[in-house]
Amino acid sequence: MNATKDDIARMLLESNIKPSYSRIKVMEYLLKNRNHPTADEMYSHLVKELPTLSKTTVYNTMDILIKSKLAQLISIEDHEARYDADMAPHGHFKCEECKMVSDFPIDMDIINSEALADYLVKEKHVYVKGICSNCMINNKQ
Amino acid sequence: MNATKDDIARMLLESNIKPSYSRIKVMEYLLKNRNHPTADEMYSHLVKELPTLSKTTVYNTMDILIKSKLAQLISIEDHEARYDADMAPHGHFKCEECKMVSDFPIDMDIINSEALADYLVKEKHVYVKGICSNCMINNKQ
DNA sequence: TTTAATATTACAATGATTACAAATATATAT
DNA sequence: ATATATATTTGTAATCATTGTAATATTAAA
Repeated sequence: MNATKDDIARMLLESNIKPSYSRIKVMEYLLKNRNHPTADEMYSHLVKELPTLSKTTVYNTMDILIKSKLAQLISIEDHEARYDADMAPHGHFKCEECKMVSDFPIDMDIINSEALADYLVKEKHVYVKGICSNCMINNKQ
Repeated sequence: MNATKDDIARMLLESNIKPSYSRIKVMEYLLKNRNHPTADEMYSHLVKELPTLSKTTVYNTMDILIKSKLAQLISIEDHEARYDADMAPHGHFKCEECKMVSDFPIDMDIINSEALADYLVKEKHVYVKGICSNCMINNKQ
């Protein structure tokens, strides 16, 4: 769970990605922050300790990580791409109140319609919108 | 299935939406074109017979329809909001090749994790990405 | 028909993302 | 170690979808 920079460099190399400093930092951020950050959130945090970082590099790096299946893109709302380094199957819940995106376990095998029989299925995504328990309690006051 | 303008006007009125000409045309388009159009696609087609239409009106109308549960927003890719007048539960498949979005049947009740027990669930979405059967055949040439 | 309320329009503003070319860094061969 | 080639990063500008706003038009009510 607590990957060192060396672990991350090895991880990238295994996917034939050159482990540059920026790429390691971006991947490290994504591994440590499981809150499905946007590109902008990643950039804002990382630029503090890596002042030369550009947002383009964040986007470039995420594209590379996604192509190599080291991360996934989650699209719940238009105009808000979020990233997730957890590649194990799971669903996403977005709270309409506090905007937080959380994970929940789900068996993706149940998503299997006969209508898709002749299709090549590459990715399955499940997302749920609503109000999280925290916000439910706060609303009642 | 083939709703007349009057049917649509009645439909809107039942949801307390004033059935203006633009709103009827937008709803009519969405009911007739089940291919999950973007706001831009709707605008481009409708402006031909309704030259004064503005894109803002399409967005405004869609916001109203969604709030009244007469349509839903589907978000598969970032930067591409699509709309669907089919409110019955179903999943969406997007072909990475031809970009077409199609429906497939799915029982949404299976999406029900204990982790969501204390949450207020308002919407459940399932989407799948891959290659459709048509494109699979074409690719083999 | 006049008035008031609501809807629509046109245009500007925003914000996320992408394109691109220059600059920098890294790796390879000599 | 130096020169060369290659890959990476950067900064800026361009693009594109969406939203905000104020003026105008339409509709509904009196």
